[in-house]
Amino acid sequence: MPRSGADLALLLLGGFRSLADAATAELARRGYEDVRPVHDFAMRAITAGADNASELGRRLSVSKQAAAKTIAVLQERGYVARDTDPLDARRKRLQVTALGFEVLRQGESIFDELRDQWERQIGSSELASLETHLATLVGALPVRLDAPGWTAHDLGGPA
Amino acid sequence: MPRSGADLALLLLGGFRSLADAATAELARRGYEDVRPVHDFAMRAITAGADNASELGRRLSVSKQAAAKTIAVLQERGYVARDTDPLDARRKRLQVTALGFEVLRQGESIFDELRDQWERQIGSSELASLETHLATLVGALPVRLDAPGWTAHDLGGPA
DNA sequence: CCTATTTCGACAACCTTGTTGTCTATGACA
DNA sequence: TGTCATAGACAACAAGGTTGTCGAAATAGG
Repeated sequence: MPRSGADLALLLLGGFRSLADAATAELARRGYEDVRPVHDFAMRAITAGADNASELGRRLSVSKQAAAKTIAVLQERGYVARDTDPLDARRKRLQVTALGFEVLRQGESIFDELRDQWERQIGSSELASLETHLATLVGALPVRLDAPGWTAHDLGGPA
Repeated sequence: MPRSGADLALLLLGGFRSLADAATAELARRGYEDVRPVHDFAMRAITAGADNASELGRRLSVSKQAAAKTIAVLQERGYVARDTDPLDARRKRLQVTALGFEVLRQGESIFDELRDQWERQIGSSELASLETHLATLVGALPVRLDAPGWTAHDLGGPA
């Protein structure tokens, strides 16, 4: 019976990790071994309009240098491509590749499946109400993934 | 209206960060500037019986070396003390100091206050049900704080 | 009783992800 | 045109974690 504030925090963290770890593991099982949540988030942001390193950094609440490092990894693995912006030669326009979209799509379906599992465990309306309440409490915060490691970390759990 | 699995994950993460960041900031405001959630968790584990580095590592699901580093920090700041075990000269027995307990106590009350705030926002029974459902879904996982940075990270937000 | 294995704690080397600071090129604007 | 802001690259460094190795101490077995 968790009723202390600290337990509540741990519960939330546990919930996230439980989903994220399962998703990462499943993604690896499907052949995308080096994809971490942080890569997914970055690609989403790029798709959503953050088409250069500085902007990506702002959206992810990290420095542009950190964003550039992430981009370098994504580019190296073929998930994003870059070319120079014809309108502003300082910029390198980012684009998610077909392979990148494939990862995004798979990730999405994996998360949806996990959510379905939860729905079956506690009931559809209960989960919906949990989400609604949480959304109320959390508000619209700008994700904040300034996590050295963490979301980008490898799993130790079950393959 | 978040209804995708990925949004649910983000919501949980956001909830945790929201609590953890607020607690860290408040702890800093009260004079404990260098305390991070990971330190709190470690002290709790020590109190709960993990009285040596190897054991602490096991409880926190990190290597004993990582645990030793955390202990070194806690010791340096006076939150834990060490002496040699009379029964096993390999061990250094860990003890949370009075100052450490003070931090623990303050942290607890801060988290409880945050939980009270949430309770006022969505209602007591709603929060209780949220916790119960979450506990069902997450189960009794062994915390897992193997987060390079993250819980130990500094805040960028409001002081 | 002596040896073999295990465990503890320490040290070193290294990885990952983040940060700041600096620099050059380019664009925006008065 | 001259000044200022911004993009991206590079370097140096911090925090936290990992593995590998090693000596010392405990424990198990013959």
